[in-house]
Amino acid sequence: MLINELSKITGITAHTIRFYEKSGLIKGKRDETVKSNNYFHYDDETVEKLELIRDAKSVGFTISEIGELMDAWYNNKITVEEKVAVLDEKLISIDERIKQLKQMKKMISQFKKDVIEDNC
Amino acid sequence: MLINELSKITGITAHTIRFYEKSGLIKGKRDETVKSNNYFHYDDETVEKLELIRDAKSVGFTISEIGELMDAWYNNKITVEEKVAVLDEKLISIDERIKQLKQMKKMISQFKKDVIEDNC
DNA sequence: TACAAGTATAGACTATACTCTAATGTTGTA
DNA sequence: TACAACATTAGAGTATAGTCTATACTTGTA
Repeated sequence: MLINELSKITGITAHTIRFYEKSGLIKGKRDETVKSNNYFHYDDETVEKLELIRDAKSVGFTISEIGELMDAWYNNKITVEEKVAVLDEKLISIDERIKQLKQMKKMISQFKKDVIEDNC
Repeated sequence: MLINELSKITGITAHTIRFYEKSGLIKGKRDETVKSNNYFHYDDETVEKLELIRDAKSVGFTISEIGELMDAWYNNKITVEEKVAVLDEKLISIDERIKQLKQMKKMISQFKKDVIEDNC
């Protein structure tokens, strides 16, 4: 598929998709048999990748972290050990974030309690 | 205390503290009895606020969200209902983030399992 | 008193992650 | 065939959150 279809399927603008391509997160292929243009063609794996990018971004991963994560999953040039190491690192950072969020939740709940008790 | 002491206590640079002041997150007081300078003076509440800013930032809150949160806690110009509304909103967004993080954790765990099973 | 250290303000610079514009060329349909 | 819609690249612009520099004045200590 071409960029516009990819954009429609994922809900990510063509501009942003090109930005991700330049950032090395996804890679379109050019059809060598067609000489009249140099349009990029994308496959279903790219759709998957863009969905992963969106999910990972929503939990606070940066572009470069997402790059590492996708390399660990899609790139066959790195070893199993290296892949597992990257994935473990991400799992640890997620656990830390969950822990911090729970602390923040506790703090805000206490704020709320204090606000209600002091003023009613 | 002056900005340098505040910086030492909190571990936040004077530059960043001034940035937070310009952003409206904290507010120093000027000593009207001193005419020779216009140094800002900070109290313990500012130390508390800077610690809250650091914690809230670490879980992904933006400066403006932190501003709302601190208004709900420190500002007596808004009603109890408004404060509770802001705090509830933050609690909901934290729960959403935790939910998303748990999903991401599940996905990465599955990646890891697949990587190990397919390659060993 | 000299001078190092501290303070304030304005504004320039950086990094991340887009977002948009301009210029130019290609494709598909009335 | 005209022309709207789509594609590419380069590069400019935006927002967020700092980070740093320059300039100028003040304070504390040898």
